[in-house]
Amino acid sequence: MEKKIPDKVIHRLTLYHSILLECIKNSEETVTSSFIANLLKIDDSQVRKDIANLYSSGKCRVGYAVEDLKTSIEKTLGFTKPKNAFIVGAGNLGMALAKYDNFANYGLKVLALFDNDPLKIGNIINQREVFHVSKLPELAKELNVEMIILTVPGPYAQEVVDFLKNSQIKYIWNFSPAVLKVGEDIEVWNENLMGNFLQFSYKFSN
Amino acid sequence: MEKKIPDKVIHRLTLYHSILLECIKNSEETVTSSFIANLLKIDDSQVRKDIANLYSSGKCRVGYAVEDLKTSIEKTLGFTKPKNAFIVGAGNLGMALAKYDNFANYGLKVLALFDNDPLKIGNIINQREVFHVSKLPELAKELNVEMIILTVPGPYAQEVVDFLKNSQIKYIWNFSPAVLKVGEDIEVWNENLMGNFLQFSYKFSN
DNA sequence: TAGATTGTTAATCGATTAACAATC
DNA sequence: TAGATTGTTAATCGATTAACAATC
Repeated sequence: MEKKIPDKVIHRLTLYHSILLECIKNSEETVTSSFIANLLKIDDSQVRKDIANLYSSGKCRVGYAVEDLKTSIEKTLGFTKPKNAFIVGAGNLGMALAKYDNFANYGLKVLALFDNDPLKIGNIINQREVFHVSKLPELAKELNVEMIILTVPGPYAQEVVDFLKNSQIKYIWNFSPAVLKVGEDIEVWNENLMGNFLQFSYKFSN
Repeated sequence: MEKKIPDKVIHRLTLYHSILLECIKNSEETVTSSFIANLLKIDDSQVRKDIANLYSSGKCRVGYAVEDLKTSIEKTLGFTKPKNAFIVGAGNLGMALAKYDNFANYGLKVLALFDNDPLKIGNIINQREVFHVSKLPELAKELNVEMIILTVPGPYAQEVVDFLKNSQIKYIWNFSPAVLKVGEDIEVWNENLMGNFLQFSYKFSN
């Protein structure tokens, strides 16, 4: 990847991607910047500018070729490089995510789950085994895993992170509500469902 | 609510709130802007500016009173006005969310689930019954519900939205990957898990 | 007092929107 | 050709950061 594209642009590219999938379902071959802009309630020149970051280009009077644009976004977003991950926390959310087969379509492979509840160890969820957390560092090495999807309850999240400090885990997709303290070598992406709900409900209150 | 606080500020306020919960757990009575800023890797003057939107104020040399600040954020974010919601889609994710009791702490009450699978109708999940989707408009009226949490698979999402067009549902918290087409009278908040994953994995790729 | 921290203004930076020539 | 759409530059807008006086 040559130049870093800003966060916000990447976010919009993921939305354009969803729209393109829809276009393909409807057998549309081309799409215009203003079509996309209208759906997302943004400016059409922004759509064109975002697309200028890719290696695709449009045609005057017809717009962009749907398939081309989709492929181009996928290349930029990294669909092409599959990533392995573990789910830590085999509770409701962890199990739901383990059953979410759609991950694979986006290059994310969940290889196993981890928990500290003896009753859950050994269970198989959607063909993935649940191991005790203590085994994680070892298995991460063996299976070449650098990312965990963290779905333990808030109060345990930091504990897990501390335990993994010297493992080879580098990326944490954090579904717990906790703000994690991590060292320089670990990157966190916060999903923060409750926070998002509050933002949503504030936005549309009076 | 007098003045609208920008989206981004609200987002950060939700993060400050999580941090304050942590402070309370550790029996800390005050917190400084730079403490919060360091945790979130942002500028300390931004923290102070965000807080200036609230009715709280800090003390020179000591910082902010944790309890006060927490209450003030909660007032602004609307914890105080509970909201009713239905979950539409009693699949893995829908059931996981139905079991997530933490919602209640943030003013969100899930009253029931809906699905179109006859095998699921009548099931009880964490004390909430699963009804057939066709009953939704009627029950929404009866129970005074204006929000749905949409957890059906992508291809069905638009269908559900179209069906609810003339119901009293006004807010959709969309967990499906679909970009929804809605009228002026319905507000959508997209959770878009796969999109977020892609953004995350782009951000930290080389 | 000296030092630490807030609250706020001004400066900088980046993102969005508007405008329009080029093109098919 | 006339009309529609892209690609791109310039103008606007908003958000972040820096700086610092006021305060305890």
